[in-house]
Amino acid sequence: MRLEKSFYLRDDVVQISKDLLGKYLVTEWDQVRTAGKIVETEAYRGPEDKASHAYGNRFTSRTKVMYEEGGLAYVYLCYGIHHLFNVVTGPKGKPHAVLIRALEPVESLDLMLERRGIKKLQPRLTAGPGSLSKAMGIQTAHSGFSLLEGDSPIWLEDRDEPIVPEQIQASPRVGVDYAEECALWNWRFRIKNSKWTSLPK
DNA sequence: CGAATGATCGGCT
DNA sequence: GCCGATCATTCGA
Repeated sequence: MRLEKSFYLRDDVVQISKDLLGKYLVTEWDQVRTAGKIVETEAYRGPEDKASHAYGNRFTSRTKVMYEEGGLAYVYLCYGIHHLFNVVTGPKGKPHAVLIRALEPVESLDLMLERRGIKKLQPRLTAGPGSLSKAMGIQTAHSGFSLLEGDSPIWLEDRDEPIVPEQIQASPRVGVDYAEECALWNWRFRIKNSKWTSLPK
């Protein structure tokens, strides 16, 4: 079933980041559905997190969706090439978000392969935030889309596959060395032994 | 208005 | 392992 609003509205984005492991990300553009199981995430805790786009409550046209009530998509372009998909969480006014970093492909693998221009199934299909967005057909134009409304083409599902704490491996986040002391926080979470994530630092 | 900068990826060595 | 791609966004002048 689709994750409910109450899941996103909690204030603890680190907990939500862990809870998202084992959930499913689904997109359905023009009746064509692709889905993947979330196996790697990173938490970005708004104002106090130097690695966040919303550090110090920075408010711009790009980051404004992070300040909305949880349950929206935040998508932005990185290195001019990659579309990175985040889930906005927390109550309105708290710019918290979770970056989805890797998926285990589950539905319509052929379409994902085609979107990525890859012939053979391999982890590189959906490992890495830019790669999974491409495989799922997610672009910056989808930033601000609701994950909750019934007619939304993108959402998250709970398929009743709980992840126990022993399966979760925490490590420092990727690519945020500039964030000083925040770069040391173990806010990257992955499912242990999953073939569909890259190795932790 | 111009310049710098990435929450990265994939190809090549 | 390293390196170049490639452009929206941001900030300062």
